[in-house]
Amino acid sequence: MAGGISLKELAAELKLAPSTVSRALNDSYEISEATKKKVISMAEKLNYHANPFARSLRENKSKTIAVIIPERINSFFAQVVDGIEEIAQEQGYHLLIYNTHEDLEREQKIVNLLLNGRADAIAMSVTSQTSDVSHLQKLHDRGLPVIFFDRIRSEIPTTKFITNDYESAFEATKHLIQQGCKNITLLTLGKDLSISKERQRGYNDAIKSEGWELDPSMTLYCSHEEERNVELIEELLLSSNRPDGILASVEKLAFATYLAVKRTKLRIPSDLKLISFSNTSIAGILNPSLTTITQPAMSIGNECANLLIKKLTKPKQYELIDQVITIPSKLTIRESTLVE
Amino acid sequence: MAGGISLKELAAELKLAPSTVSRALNDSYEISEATKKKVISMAEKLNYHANPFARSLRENKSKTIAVIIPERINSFFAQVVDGIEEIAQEQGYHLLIYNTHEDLEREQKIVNLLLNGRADAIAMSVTSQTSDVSHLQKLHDRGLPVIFFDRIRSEIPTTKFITNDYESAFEATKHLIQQGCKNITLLTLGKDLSISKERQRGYNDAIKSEGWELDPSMTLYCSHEEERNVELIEELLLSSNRPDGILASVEKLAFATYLAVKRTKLRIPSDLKLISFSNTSIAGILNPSLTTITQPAMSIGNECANLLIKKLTKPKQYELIDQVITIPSKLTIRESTLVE
DNA sequence: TTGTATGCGTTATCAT
DNA sequence: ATGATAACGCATACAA
Repeated sequence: MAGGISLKELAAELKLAPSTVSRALNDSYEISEATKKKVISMAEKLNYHANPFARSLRENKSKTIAVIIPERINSFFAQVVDGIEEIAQEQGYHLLIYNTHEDLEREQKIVNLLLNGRADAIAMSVTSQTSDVSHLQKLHDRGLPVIFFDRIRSEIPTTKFITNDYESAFEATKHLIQQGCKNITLLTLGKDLSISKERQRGYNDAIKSEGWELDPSMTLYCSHEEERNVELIEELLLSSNRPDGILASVEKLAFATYLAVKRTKLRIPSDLKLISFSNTSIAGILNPSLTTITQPAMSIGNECANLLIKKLTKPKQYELIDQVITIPSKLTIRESTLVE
Repeated sequence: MAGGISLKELAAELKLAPSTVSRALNDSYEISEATKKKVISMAEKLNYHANPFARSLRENKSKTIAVIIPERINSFFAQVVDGIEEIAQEQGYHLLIYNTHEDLEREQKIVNLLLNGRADAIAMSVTSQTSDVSHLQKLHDRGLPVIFFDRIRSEIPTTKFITNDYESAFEATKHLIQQGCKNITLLTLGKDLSISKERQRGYNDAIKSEGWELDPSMTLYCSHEEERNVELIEELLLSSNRPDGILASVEKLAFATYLAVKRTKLRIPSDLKLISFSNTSIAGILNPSLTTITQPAMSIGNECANLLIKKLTKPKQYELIDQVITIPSKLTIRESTLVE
């Protein structure tokens, strides 16, 4: 459709062989400075742009990174994508985006699609439904560089970037305890996700470290539907054994909690203290402002892109070794956990 | 890197000619059902995936749409991208993302990059710095389908999707007036942006429709730096002629207003009523909850993708005619404009 | 219905 | 320092 001019046409215009022009444009040492100058200026004049597909076909690489995320772009994934995009653009890489919508089948389809080489590398965060990992295994077996972030699968021996979910959840729970909470509920999404497990473990250990008994009914499994979650939480808040502290393992559950609280007579933080994993920039203008554990989303994105590009550029020097790299989250205390 | 098997190898395995295999996989009418079945099953067995670059080179199309956005992915652009992604994935298209970071030079660079045919079509929202549109003109001249959304440039004769900025700003201002505001300030970003102009016009006309005098000092030009904006707004709120109503033309200026108000003794909505263009899902849990004009971001994304894909699929039937398509925004009244 | 040959636009190998 | 030629993997015009 676009149809600029080709290398051959440019060469004809210059009365040079295509190979010479190619070398000149690629700044080969075999070409004289004089012709290089001529070629480059003519290329600019005629607005020549190398056909990326011919080049990709020839060189067997695309200068493209694919990012697969599991849900609608929320503040966390938006920041990760921004972080990846920043580095990619800087390094002349292109960015493909795919959304699995928490659907394993879509994830498999997309992963299979990428097996054809459209992208040189992949950064992904898996679906909460991802039980079977054979599609991911295949990706890795084929030698396509893959990195996981946030929602990782340890079965695949590659580098993964996460935040310190365990420690953060531990710290968050301890913070609630320090602020006087005696009865803390964890709001979480699933049991399968790596991050859920780690956050649950952090919560569990914090409770146990007080010598308290761990009550399984104090972990509330929520869904992906907001209204349903609000109902669940409201029910929880109206129950006889209602919590005086809540740790929301993802942002949207904190928002659901605000909505649920609105439906009751309870007040944050006097009746209920709330802390949440969250990347929203407006935690500070919620009322009361929300104490958060902020994941270093932008940094995670940056690191993913940096490592992948290094691996692509210098495959011998950089290996995607099987390790989990942890970038710490940051606890920001605000009004929602204040002692009044 | 990835290196699956090629068509030729697949053909060899099947003891068929590559062309036959190609046709079978493309479901050509010339091929018998029997061989089609054989070919397809073998292709699956050997995990054959057509090389996208060879195909793109041959067919001169990439099944790829590029999206260019001007800033970090915020709730509006996230929703637009989600909307585009949804349709693209459904139709087997790939999505490239580029961020110009409000920088004209980057915009030019990216646009020039896309001149080489890497994407079949482009959906974009321009930079607030975009004064010179020659790079956009070139894109269009080359016949590359381009659509603008939200931040459009009317100089380029193509289809643009926006929301009813003028009417919404008018309605929003009228709403403030109905709620008793006598002194309304418009917070805006620039004077160059299409959307800013329209929203300003809507505000102006609403003020004038009351028979009031239009006071230029009641329009506050903000920056892209949050802290600076908070200071500007705080100053405004402490001035002798402070407003009793604010219309924020973009979300982040509403957030800045919340922060500025926090620093004063004023209260929303009793001392100051606030309404904002915004796509945040949490307008309802701000305190007080925020009256918003919600842009149909997801729909805008859907429409962009749909039209582009139609144009690509049936170029004769669908033209990107020079028109502006308006999808209305929705006013949702919440506490921040309540009469107490 | 299937096979053969060509070309898409590059880059790399081998000449000159 | 430059030119001729082949090859990347695919789809298609042409041949059988």
